[in-house]
Amino acid sequence: MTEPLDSLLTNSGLEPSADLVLKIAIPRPLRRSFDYLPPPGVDLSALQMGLRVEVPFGSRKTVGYLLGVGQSEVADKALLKPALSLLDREPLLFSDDCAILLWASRYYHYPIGEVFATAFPVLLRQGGSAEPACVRLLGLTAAGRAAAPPTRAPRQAMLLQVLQESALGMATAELNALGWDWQNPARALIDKGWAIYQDGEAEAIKPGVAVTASPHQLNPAQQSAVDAVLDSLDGYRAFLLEGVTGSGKTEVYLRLAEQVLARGAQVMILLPEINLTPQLEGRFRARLATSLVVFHSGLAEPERCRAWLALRNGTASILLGTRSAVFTPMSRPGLIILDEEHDASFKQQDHFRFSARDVAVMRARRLRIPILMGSATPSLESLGNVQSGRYVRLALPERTGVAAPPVFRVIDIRKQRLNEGLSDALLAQIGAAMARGEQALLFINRRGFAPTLICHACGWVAECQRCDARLVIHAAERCLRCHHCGHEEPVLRDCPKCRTADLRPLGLGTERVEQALAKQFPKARLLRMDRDSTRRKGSLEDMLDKINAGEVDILLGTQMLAKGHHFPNVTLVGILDVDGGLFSLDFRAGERTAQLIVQVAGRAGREERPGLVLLQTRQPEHPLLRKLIREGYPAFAEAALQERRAAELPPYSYQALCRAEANDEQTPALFLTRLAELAAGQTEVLALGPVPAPMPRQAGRWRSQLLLQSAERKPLHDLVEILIRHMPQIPETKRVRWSMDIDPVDLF
DNA sequence: AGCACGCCGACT
DNA sequence: GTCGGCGTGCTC
Repeated sequence: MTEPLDSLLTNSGLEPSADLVLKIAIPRPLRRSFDYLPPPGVDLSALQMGLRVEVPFGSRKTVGYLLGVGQSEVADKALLKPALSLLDREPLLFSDDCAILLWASRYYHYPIGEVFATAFPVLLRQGGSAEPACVRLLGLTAAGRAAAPPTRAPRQAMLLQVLQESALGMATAELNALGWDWQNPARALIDKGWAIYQDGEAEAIKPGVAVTASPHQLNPAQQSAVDAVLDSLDGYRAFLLEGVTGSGKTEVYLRLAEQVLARGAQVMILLPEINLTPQLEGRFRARLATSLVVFHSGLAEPERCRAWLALRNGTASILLGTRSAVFTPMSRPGLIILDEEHDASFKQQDHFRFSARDVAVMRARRLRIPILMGSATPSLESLGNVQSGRYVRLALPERTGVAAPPVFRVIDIRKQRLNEGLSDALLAQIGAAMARGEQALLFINRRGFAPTLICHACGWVAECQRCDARLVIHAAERCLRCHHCGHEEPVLRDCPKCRTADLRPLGLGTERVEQALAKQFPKARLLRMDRDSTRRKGSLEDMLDKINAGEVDILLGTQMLAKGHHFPNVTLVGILDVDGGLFSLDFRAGERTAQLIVQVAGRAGREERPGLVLLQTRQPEHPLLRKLIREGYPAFAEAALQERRAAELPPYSYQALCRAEANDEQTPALFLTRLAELAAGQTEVLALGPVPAPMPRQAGRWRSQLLLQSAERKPLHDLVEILIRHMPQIPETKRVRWSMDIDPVDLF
């Protein structure tokens, strides 16, 4: 690979020379750049890195990214093709953004062209114009933005609401897509002075920064957190905001955003998943009447593109986005906020396996702005960074208002008779909560009816044909389903091995517990929340509304209950089985279980009523579990960090995981063995494996992996570089699909 | 990753 | 005699 930054610098100001070529990154898995002759009549000295260039590539054309201008290393200049056209007058990425992409490509060992491509929204990747489209946009005026929906004109109210949700106005085509008559209400809104038509220039609709007075005073801890960040707005610093659920992290974010906006700068806010955006979006919009855009995968492509460009061009001041938004260029960067910092969703799990959290930190450093990462249950990595002085810890120790912390009680279920996984003590507390008119929440980390279908006569178990996994019984859809490849088949009546008609469900899933609860509490209004029951778009929102309207007595579900949603009437939380998470091959299992327990527990007792958390376990004396229950998450984390240090595991060492898969069983292991042999030559990096993946066969393919670990980053990265460079010489490379995962969060 | 080129089985 | 299977090799 060439040195793009250097070549740009050395060649700027040079006389245009016939020898100079464009170094272009092509969005293909190719670990080098390609040289092109400049298109005719282009002033090379004015070209900057990041520029989108249309080039012929193979038999077709593609959008590439300019890395630099320089001397070509291709011997025969006649082989060079001219670039077709420059797609932008100036790069859409600023030089700091390009620097981050170059860093990310090196750090994650991922092809530069693909890294550049991921920074852009799909429309721009495909060569779409970045000029504001010349369309008619209906947008709100400042008055319209502040207006309350008219009660006597429901159509106008609807349109007003739709427009208030779209920061930059809506094109007529999008309005037509709503499927109802918007033209008449639009006329009415325009007559009221609330809305206007604009041609193209979405930027004309800029409400400016108006701040609604803060509803209440900050407590001292919040105030000092805000002050700490405000004190370093002029440079880079990474802050870890550790605050229990309900301690008012969002209020800290809001105050900081206010201040940054007041200085005329922009704020990027990153969240782990789409589900959490509407909630935070509502709070930001209510308080800061400024142009806020959202960016996540649930958005239509034109809207995403517009949001991206709005931040790029400075017409938006706040971006609220998920992982993929971390590369969005900012014209006036001021602050990055990253909420739920511990969440594994920030790590991309396929293709370009970057950590949005770590990229965000690097970006803040490069941009010389602060970054604030918040969590009630910080990752051990981030706590390690606090220990080493890389991050500054800010703590919000108390809940705001009168809410008391929840009380934990461990239920030892070893010698108990359980009713479909529910202990008598838990059932009694559910009944009591209902009698008081309060809500109960049950957490079961497995969806479906039961995870296993077993023959009572011969012990045969229903397994997936394509994976090393058991089929999960889904009672509602009357099917067996593989949660790893999606395979589905009807529930059998007779055992295929011994022909006995005595197949029984084994183990617990959300559906089964729901059924048991319905039998126990016939009058209770139950609501089940898992991936199956929220599949339909919008159903999650409907469910949350029902819960908060008090139309639910018992709420049960999986992980998704743990994430961010407020359930003010829940006073009882039951966690059915935490044992699964405590004993696992993955060294991070304990950390994740602890985070899950604390996050689920945080749903309880948010108002004046204190919460009770019942934890069913067969391991009541597990030391880390006891530490967590008795002394809280910080003490748990400290103990867990000591264990990590003793075992030389992250964050006290660094890892890279090479995965390989193929259609046959041997090739992946053979391929990884070749890599392990290459690694054996040096002492600083430990090569563990190859070992079969925890699920060796998935979707009909065989998977194996090689873990590389080192006390220092440098030798690890040098080795990874060497391994990738040698791969073309390994014959098995052609027959496997491989990936390199730097700082893996899941060891499978 | 695409996509072309290239050498061996079931169809008009 | 052809259409098409996916193995291998290249893309400035």
